[in-house]
Amino acid sequence: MHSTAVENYLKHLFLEQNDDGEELVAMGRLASAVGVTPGTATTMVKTLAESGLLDYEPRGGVRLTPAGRKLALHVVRRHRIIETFLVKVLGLDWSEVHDEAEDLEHVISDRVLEKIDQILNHPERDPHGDPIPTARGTIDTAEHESLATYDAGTDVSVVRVLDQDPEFLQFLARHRLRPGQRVAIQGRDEVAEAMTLRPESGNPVTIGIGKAAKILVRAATDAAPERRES
Amino acid sequence: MHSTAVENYLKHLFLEQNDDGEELVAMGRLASAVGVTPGTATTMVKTLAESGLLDYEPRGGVRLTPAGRKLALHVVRRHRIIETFLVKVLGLDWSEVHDEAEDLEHVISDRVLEKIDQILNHPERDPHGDPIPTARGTIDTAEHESLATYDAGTDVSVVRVLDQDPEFLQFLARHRLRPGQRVAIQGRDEVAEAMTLRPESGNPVTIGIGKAAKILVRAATDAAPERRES
DNA sequence: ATCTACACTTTGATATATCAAAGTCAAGGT
DNA sequence: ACCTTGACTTTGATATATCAAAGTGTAGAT
Repeated sequence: MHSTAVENYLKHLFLEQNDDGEELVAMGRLASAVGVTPGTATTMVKTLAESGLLDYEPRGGVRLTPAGRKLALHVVRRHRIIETFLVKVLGLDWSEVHDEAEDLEHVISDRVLEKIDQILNHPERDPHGDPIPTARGTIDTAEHESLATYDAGTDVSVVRVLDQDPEFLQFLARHRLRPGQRVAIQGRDEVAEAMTLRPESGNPVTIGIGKAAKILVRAATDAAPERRES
Repeated sequence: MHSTAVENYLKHLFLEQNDDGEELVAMGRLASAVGVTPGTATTMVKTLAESGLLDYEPRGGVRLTPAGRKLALHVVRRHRIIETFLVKVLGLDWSEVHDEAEDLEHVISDRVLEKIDQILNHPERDPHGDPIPTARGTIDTAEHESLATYDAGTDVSVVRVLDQDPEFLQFLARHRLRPGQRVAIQGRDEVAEAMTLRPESGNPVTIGIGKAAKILVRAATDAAPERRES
């Protein structure tokens, strides 16, 4: 099997790449995503390129091959199912499960993974709203706009949070701003770069545009179903 | 933290040592328990001795220090709680959980472990009947005699199975010979080195003395309730 | 056209964990 | 006393994954 390190490079490359996966991801970006120095990433990337898991253009960057993408999706699937399991079955807080899953994703067997998936009744999204790849390697690629793009007076519901910082996640939970929850945009101040939100079942709260950009939402009137792609 | 390798050496040393842990375990024995060559074990053991986790007498053997024992017990606790969890919550077969737990025991955090322990309501024994060390580092050291020491005509109940071979475990399950189940010893043939058993809810079956020695039992004459169901 | 800055690659080193094979010790048999 | 044997240790090598620092390539600034 593949080492933890290999799985991590592939996973982070997948998470860094653009939707189509056609564009090269710069080495520096991959290195900092994985948490290693650029030199280390260069070495590993050469190995992965030789194994046919990614294409490497020196001084250009890297891109997953179909084989690499498949493996990356499998790692992401494990990560997100584990997170869901930790929250729904073991009752951990959603702010703590990301780090736990970082380790578990590399040792959980497929047998255990599929048991968990079954117990959870094949969830489509994890507690952060991130889509869970299927066992066959497909993933929901539906795009959502960030809260930061919406104007005052709009009603939206939270779909996904692109930030794993435990303190921020605890903040969101406290203010009823988790995926699935509705929120009205009460005000937006371009000068202060802040938005004031009124969560359906919480008190008004003001957050910066930077953090708002990490919260993906959809118009609350909209009920469009989502589509999957291979 | 300690590496997977370190945890494995300590765990296996704990499992190989005698009850009091006073006697030295020979290097060759440790090496084959861990699954490495003797030279590898020598190298690692020197490191562990320097860390104060075990005492090493060259050409004599090794023995856990109190610090090493504490760590070993923690690893064993993780292993056995995970096994119990995999059977009771995820519904895996008791014959497959040992190998699964071998990997998981090194990455499960204490936070997750204690959640699982709580969900399982602090089990005292794992699916094989092995006692689970407590979080405080104590372990049930009750001794049980093996089935091989009993004579024909005795009624016993299975307490513990000292064998992780999946095929043997499946065999035992098929014949209703799991921990908590009762069995009458119908016959014993010293020449054939075989015993014929009549499980309470199964058909008679004959097993060799060697395998019978792996099954620990207690006399079933008293009405002492066994907490195990399923 | 050249310079400069930054991103990237290369190089040399470290840490961990392992094995194969050579060397060594010690206990028991002769 | 000596040899043999088997268990153990030592040595030299490999694989993986990493970093720091030196070297290099390239694209935009002057």
